[in-house]
Amino acid sequence: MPELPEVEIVRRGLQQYVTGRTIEAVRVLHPRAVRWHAAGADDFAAAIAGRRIAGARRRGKYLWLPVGEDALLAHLGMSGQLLIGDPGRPLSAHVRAWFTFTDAGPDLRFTDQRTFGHLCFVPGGAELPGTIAHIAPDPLEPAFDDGAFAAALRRRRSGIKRALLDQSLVSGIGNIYADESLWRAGLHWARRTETLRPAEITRLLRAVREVLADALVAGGTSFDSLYVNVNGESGYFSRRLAVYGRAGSPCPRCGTAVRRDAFMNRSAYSCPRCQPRPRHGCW
DNA sequence: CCTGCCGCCTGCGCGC
DNA sequence: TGCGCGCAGGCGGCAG
Repeated sequence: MPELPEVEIVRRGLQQYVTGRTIEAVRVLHPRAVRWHAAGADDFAAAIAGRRIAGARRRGKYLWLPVGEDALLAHLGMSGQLLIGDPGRPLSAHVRAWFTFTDAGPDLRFTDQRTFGHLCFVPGGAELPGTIAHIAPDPLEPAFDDGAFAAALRRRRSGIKRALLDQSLVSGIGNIYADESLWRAGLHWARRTETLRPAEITRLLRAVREVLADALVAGGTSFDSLYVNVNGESGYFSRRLAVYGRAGSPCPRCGTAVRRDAFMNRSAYSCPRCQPRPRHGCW
């Protein structure tokens, strides 16, 4: 469940259900799930067994469970789920790693259809795993520096949507929330970053924060059963999307038909009237 | 350095 | 009905 609101919902679920519990064992059911762990699946399992989970933390779309000084790091990729449930329930086809606990209570299953997600063990990573040190703070946390972000944007020479998706610049935003934020701010996805005026950047940051916060309150965005919390439940924000996935439908602000453009082998949705295309591709 | 493009995967819905 | 294609909430690595 890719973007910040969905990952944060999962983090809260983990915090509630696994904090203070001790992992008995992890069974790695697909080697790709631990491909970042250079020493292999057996070594990963040995490092995790017997460790007590101190909580659940997040940076951008990455999650980690501190265990002593170390961390169990997770990324959900495009289709990953972390599901808590009765250990006796059937093992579904896409479970990639299966954690059981010493208290014999609810287990934890990393489930991932497309296997873009992964888990790894990071020694000394409890505070912030070194492997994700390049990920910027997200716009909802106090550590996010608006001024530094604005300066970085104006130094950069690319389209604004590309920049919003760059997790080393600002984290937590993916394809859905980039489009929704740009729509709220009235900015076209191809607008050049170096031409953005300070007031436009301020407007964009406000839009990003509103969209992420609203989605969080709604429990995240789900179009299907792939994007669920640790109990397998879907959020409701898809009902409130203004442009994402709504090509041909009326813009909620002006009624103009939403358009879809090809963008980075994917899509960019926008309102042709509220978000006019920059002239000469640069303004 | 920086920016943009490609590949990694599975499954679904669509048109032929 | 079957098959191929395009598409899907992501990221790292690499070429230019």
